[in-house]
Amino acid sequence: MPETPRRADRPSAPRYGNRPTMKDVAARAGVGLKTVSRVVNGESGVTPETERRVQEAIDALGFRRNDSARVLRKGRTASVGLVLEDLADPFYGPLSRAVEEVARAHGALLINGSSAEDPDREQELALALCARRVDGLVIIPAGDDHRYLEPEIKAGVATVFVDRPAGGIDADCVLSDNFGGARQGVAHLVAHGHRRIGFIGDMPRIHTASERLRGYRTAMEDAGIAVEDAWMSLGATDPARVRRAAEEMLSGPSPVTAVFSGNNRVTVTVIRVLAEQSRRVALVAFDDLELADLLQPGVTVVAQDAAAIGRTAADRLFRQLDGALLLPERIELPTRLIARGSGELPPAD
Amino acid sequence: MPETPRRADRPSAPRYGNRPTMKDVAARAGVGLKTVSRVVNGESGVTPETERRVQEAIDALGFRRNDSARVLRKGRTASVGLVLEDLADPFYGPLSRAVEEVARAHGALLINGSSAEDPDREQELALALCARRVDGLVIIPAGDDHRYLEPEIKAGVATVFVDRPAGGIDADCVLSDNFGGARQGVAHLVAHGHRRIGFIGDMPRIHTASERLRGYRTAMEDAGIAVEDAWMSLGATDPARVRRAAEEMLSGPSPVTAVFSGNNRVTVTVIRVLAEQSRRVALVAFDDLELADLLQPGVTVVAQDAAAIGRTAADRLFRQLDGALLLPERIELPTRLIARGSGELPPAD
DNA sequence: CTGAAAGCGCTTACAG
DNA sequence: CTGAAAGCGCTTACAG
Repeated sequence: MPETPRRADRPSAPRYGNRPTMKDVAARAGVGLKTVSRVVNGESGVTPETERRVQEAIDALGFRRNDSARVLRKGRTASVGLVLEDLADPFYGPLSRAVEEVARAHGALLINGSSAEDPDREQELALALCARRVDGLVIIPAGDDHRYLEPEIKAGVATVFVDRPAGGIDADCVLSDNFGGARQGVAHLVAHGHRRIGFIGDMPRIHTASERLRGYRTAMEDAGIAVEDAWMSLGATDPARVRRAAEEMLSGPSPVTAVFSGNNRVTVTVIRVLAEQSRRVALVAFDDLELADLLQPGVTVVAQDAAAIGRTAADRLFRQLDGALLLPERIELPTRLIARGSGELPPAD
Repeated sequence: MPETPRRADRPSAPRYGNRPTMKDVAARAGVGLKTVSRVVNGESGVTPETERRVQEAIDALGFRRNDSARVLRKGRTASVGLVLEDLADPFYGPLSRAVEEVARAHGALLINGSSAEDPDREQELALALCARRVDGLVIIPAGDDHRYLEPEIKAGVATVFVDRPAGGIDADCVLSDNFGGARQGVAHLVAHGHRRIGFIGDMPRIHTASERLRGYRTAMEDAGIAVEDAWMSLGATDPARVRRAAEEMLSGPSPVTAVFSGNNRVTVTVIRVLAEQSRRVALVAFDDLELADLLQPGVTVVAQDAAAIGRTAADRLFRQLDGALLLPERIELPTRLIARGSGELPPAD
């Protein structure tokens, strides 16, 4: 029975949707496969004349080396993964860009993924990236159990955690001084005469949220102020929740005269609520905002340097990959208090 | 001569840095390679007992399928590339996230890259992504010649341009109505009594910049106003350049009474400069800003929906990949004028 | 239900 | 200076 002719019967013709390979180039140039490989990779040991012929075939065929195949053979993929919470959050843009730049300097591409603050999705993403055999992984954890990564790390995947430490495993992490920054910010409010100070933060299971709350508590304790439960609110950072929280601590029998906002998502809503109040309420916010200095009053913030965090994490990742067998380390980056007016308002009563 | 023993001599043991393969799993479970493949991919036709043995071997070895190898065989990589200007720019975060979400719905990962507004880097990035054999490419062009992509597109790489059209090739693109938006914004200023209106935009070779300038010119013409050269300034969006441009058109013999800002990078600097002026200068800005409504006065903007743009582009990309052989199309998304105060200020003279 | 062989497109280790 | 063979870790197309 005669075979049905297939498109594959024309092995050296570039078929639509099927890309030319080194084999096609070799056939057209009348040379061996290895010679094509030499030209494509700029290796020495090819006559100028041979090189010209190969190059001609490459151009005519529109050949581009398939890096997937290359990678399969070489072992390293020259790509790193970044799992973060939400690329649309202004904190992660600069962080991601910084990681990208370091990766680029090392010839690597960056695969981004958003966990949407969902631990399952974080795991799914991180493991999908491992299946793609990224050389390394920068993770902003959503979950608090990362033992699922143990086989991957043992297999050689470089890993650095950012913004929050890993759970259940020993790994590098790069953090801001959340505790110290919050403590300093709250102390700043105390220094300006406040005693009833509110704290609105993210969900308590998130490391940064709990650390910043701890900073708040410590600063209050330092000042000898007994904190009332009604002054603290942790939870989701959606506008509705934050608005409710702010309005509650601003009303009632002992309303706060100042608010410490736990992160940039919270801050945008708190600013809106404070603008609606009849009396002036002081504000210090964790995380800087682009137009914070142009508001009236300017927003006093405890700023983190997202780009520096990303850069530090990526540097560390490539140090791991370069074989500097470093012990896992916890790197804490300082925050910076920037006084702009809102944090220097005196108590309204 | 006896061979030197190598680590590879223990083929079924998971070596550090060398990951276990299906072959290792097969050996350990005492089954064939194809059976492992069946279990890993959840295919039918495996006895529960066999499946259990294979699963045990997988867990014991810490096996994870190498998707690079899989991809090489299957043809599609289930990944798409996104080349944008700068991930740290607040316009691109939501756009990128939207592309990611659509990709995720189609089971694909997203590789991000920043061109830094450099045409050479755009090309380098786009071609590197093609070498990785991404299935599709979303590109926010930095350059204006994209013929370098012709072989890739012919070879089947789906391609959608965003924010600016492709140059030299016929390809899908998704744009905002830059001309119409700018025209409407400037007309808004005219309607509030302004005649000397300045325009500060990005470099003229950038499509959005020239289109918005055209919208400005048309609105002025519509109003019968002769535009003076000194009222228009196009160039890099760094603060120093924008500040100089703004200060120049605000001084001199016929200073402008209103400014139309060409994009979000320009706007942040213009707001700063205007805040320093002794007289009130009206402002309408292309692109929304997070705290724009909280400034005093609120900033009137012509808003684009970055997420909708990203979503539309990604949808189109996957429609191409799904084989809907569509003709290249130019999709224009409407903008929205949001009046907040700064655009409704009357002329100061 | 199960598996051996061939092949995806490259690179590596050799040999000429 | 050049190239044939083997192999990276999977899947495909068959055969039993």
